[in-house]
Amino acid sequence: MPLQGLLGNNHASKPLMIEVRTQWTDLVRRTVERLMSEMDIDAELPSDALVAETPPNSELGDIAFPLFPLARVLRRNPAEIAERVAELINERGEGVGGEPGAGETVGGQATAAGPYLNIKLDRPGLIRSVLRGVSKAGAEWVRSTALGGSRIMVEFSCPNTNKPLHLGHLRNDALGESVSRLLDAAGASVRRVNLINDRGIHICQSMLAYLELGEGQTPESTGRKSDHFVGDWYVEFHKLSERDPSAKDRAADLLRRWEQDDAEVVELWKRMNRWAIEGIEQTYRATGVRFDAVYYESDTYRSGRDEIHSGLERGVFYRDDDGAIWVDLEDVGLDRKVLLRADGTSLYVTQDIGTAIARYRDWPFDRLIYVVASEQRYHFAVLFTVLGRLGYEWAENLFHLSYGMVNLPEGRMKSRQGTVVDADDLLSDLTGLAKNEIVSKGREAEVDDIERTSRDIAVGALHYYLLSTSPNKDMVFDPAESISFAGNTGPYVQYMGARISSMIRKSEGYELLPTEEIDVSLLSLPEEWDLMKAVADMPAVVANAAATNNPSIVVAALYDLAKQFSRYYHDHPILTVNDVGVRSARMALARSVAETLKGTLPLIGVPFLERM
RNA sequence: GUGCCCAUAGCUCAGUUGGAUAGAGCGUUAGGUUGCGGACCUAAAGGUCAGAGGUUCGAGUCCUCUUGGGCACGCCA
Repeated sequence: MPLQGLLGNNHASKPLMIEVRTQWTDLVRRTVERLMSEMDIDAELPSDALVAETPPNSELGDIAFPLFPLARVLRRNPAEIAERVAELINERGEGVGGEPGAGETVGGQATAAGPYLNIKLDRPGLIRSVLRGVSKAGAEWVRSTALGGSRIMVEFSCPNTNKPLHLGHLRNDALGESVSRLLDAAGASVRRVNLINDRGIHICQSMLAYLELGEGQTPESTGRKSDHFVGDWYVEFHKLSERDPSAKDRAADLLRRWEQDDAEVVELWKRMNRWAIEGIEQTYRATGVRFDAVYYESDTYRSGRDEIHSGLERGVFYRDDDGAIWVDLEDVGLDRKVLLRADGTSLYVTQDIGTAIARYRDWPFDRLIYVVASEQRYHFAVLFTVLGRLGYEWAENLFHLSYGMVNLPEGRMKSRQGTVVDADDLLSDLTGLAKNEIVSKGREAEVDDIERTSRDIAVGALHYYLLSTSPNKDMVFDPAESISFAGNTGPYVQYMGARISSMIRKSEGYELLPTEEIDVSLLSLPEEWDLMKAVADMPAVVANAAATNNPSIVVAALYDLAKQFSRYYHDHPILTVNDVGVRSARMALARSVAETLKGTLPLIGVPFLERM
């Protein structure tokens, strides 16, 4: 995955369709105001009176303004208003003037359709503008400056070092990585941060089992992936403590020795953590997840304490009889919370307070997004409120991107019942299925690296599936459905990219006109217009998804684009059409679709494939 | 008990800041392709948008209540 953010942004502008809509909205507003003054109506036009919508189909137009809200202000039937406004716009030939292209806008014609004022954009104008933009920027076409360089930190993943990643982490990682890439594509400056949960009693439990039963085995000696190796000992601990309840005490003893920096315990802890983290990092590499900074809880767990003490001195908190420090949040409906134990040791919130402050110091942000499961809503409500009361103004820029649980068709995953779906197992199953698919289609010779291609398809299928549901909703993960590569799936969209890539490779054998000689008026079919609009709109879709932290919008738009193209090239020849002018224009359209897919698929963690 | 989230086709999900006839995929049924890769394309059937009120010119979308489901409410993380 190229780090697009580092390649510079030679396509630095607002998304085209946002500009077009804004300018048309302004024109319609000015025209309505003119109409009002002609009618001697002295009233203010409410700012939300005009909203640009999309008509149900392109025959009606490309931008729609429902005029119902104007009826009251103008005391006229909205259909009459629509007629009159359309006339005024057309007779002046205002059409939001200017030469289309290069960040300029696109003209058009107004029509009244009942109470709706519809705008039919100048098709050759928009098409020319899009083709020019894509040929200049390539896949970077979908990038924009919509978020104007704001500094956004994204925290996600946050694994434990006592077990490997499972399906729930995969949703978290997919969301965190996708949101980061979307923000970057929309012009923000993004810093991805991870927080490794590498301390606590659960970590010591796997250590104890290994210590007592491990007999010096290692991941290397057993051939086990290193995070799974550690996870196995965590499972062993639970078996052990069932037959020997005192094992829990011995694990607690390990924790005490760890906190006292007992050299032997720390040594073991370091070794097992290294195994766990190395294994988890392998999974990150396989799924394309990466971080700019990694924080370790073992480093940060003490850092919140000073803040709590200083808050206590300032009277923000209070001390209980037994010495524990509390915050009273009942006035905002959040109850009372302990922030520091009586023995002075840190809690989860304590260290999150310290971590947030450290992060702001390390990299002052305009916004910090925590990608964490919805179970922790309460925790983050408390965290943000406490930071605000400590006087940190940036506390209001903290945002919990809360996502729903991943369930199986049978219900919730339960570790005790062994129904937890392991991330590596799932990936390798999917990869195997993708490989079978390639072999069964006899395409082994066509793809340069079958292992890599199979994995890219598997990762694509998985991420597409996980991101197609809105983040805040719980979702059902049906393994049988996720392995399907047909219909509304990642591989389907990848396939469209591969098909066009194949066409582009073959185009060398055909005569094609240079870009500047292409006659865009030859792209006159309705489906060509809809395709070009889908391409034109993608930067705005990306910007919108970034602004709302919702990759599922992009998933839907990609599927729509792929499906439209699939239908189009099924019904119409592109490379094989006889007329060189038509052929060139259609190939330019196909290329613009390919570049759009190439630029957008990675934003939802789906690799773009030239061949599959 | 209190608070938060969710409820759309048989199943899994979309549904633009409230706007024109509620859409996909899977599954079911019936079809298509002398072509640039069939991981394809077309069509049919399938809906009381959980229920009841309300706001509005207009509600799947906003408000209230009810029902059903999930989560949280630890000196765990």
